[in-house]
Amino acid sequence: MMKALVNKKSSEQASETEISVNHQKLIDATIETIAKRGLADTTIAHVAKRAKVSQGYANFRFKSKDNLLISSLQYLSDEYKKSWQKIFEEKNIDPIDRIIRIIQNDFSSKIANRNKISVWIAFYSEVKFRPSYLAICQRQDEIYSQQMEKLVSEINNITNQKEFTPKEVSETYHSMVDGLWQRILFDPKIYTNEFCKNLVLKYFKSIYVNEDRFA
Amino acid sequence: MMKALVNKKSSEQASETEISVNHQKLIDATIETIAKRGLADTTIAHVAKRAKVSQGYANFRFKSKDNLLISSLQYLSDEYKKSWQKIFEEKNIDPIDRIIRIIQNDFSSKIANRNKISVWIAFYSEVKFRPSYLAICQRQDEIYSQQMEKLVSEINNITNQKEFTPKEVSETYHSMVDGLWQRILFDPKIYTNEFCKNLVLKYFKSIYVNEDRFA
DNA sequence: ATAAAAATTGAATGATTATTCAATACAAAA
DNA sequence: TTTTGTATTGAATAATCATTCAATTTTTAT
Repeated sequence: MMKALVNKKSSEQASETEISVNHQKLIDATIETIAKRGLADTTIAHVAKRAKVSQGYANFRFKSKDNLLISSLQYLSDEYKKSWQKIFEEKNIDPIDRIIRIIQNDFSSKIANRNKISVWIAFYSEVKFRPSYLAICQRQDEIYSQQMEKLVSEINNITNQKEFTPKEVSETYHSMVDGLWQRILFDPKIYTNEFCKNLVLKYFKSIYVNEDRFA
Repeated sequence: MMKALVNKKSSEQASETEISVNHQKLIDATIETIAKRGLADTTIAHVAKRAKVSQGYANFRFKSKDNLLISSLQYLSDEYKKSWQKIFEEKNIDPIDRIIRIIQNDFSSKIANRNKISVWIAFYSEVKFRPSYLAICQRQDEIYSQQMEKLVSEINNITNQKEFTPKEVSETYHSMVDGLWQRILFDPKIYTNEFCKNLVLKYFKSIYVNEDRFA
């Protein structure tokens, strides 16, 4: 069978940043398997089958199951990061519009869907016992929080809001997002993405009373 | 060795509500083991050793590992429920004082500590794949939410607050609590119980602007 | 004290699963 | 085409673990 490398124009151009098709197929299959069966029931055999490679290959390619799981979490983290980085990097956009874009992103169906959330929570649940999981999650949180605080700070200036510090608003938002994601898992009938997004908007409305865009 | 039944005054008084010492010892050991090692690494052997009974007995007593885990989650759920039920049942207490008591309870060290939280999240992470876990979690949420909404409704009346519905406030609070518990796991240095409690109080301050008890 | 019943043990069993690796298929180079 | 190196397979291995159960200890009833 032929399983070629992608990006490989010629053998000399091979580099450590090069990713094989199978590499990505296995990461995708891992995330899908965790979403469908749960982390506890995710075996190399299931993942390999879903990725349509042999069980031995999956292990060979990632050296260990542990490593495959870490790579999958890293991928998920990068994917999420890209989606909000893009919004933070947009030019000529009003801070309030920007934060609304951030909220929309956090509750978009691409980000806040039951499959993705169940995978996140699966990893979260092991964070206390796996330093490598913790490191990935913490690194992500740190940058996100930093950017959020800066953004809230701008909004506070514009609106002349002094009662609530950027840190407070940012942390409250962040915890609401995490909490609401969790509840989407429990009861997606009630916690639709619309419902969650509006709840968050309403929170901002309570802080920035005169700003109609949060209504 | 003697392993006696507790509450057993005489053999005739035996009833299905009777709980043996070993039953509780095993549930405690299960929760401790999940807290110390994570759900993925919690084996009957570990639990039995911690409870100081034989491995065979642990299985015999609960019929299966699955059943032991479900019983442990139920116990955790009951324990939490008792702590807030007590507050909801207190008489002659002002609604605002009552909700402050609820907040204090949710971030008391007995409830919001890393061990308990890691166990909750371990179960949460499997909720999508285990209907029995889901049922326990949902049942708890339902009653809690119901009581919270009623309480917020009273507060809204007293304070003449019309902008935010009881459901909105209650859901926002609930998601904040879930989210903050999660973050206590990630970074207990930053997310101390005090910090979390104050963040929530500040949220209520943003809703009930003139109420100084939330300050 | 003795017998019967119940509780508890611990070793054996069988199932599951990550990991290894010799064998094979394939691609690139000559 | 032949050779050489790399990718991939799939079956074997070894470890882990829930579950079972015959044997033993402890409790209860007589």
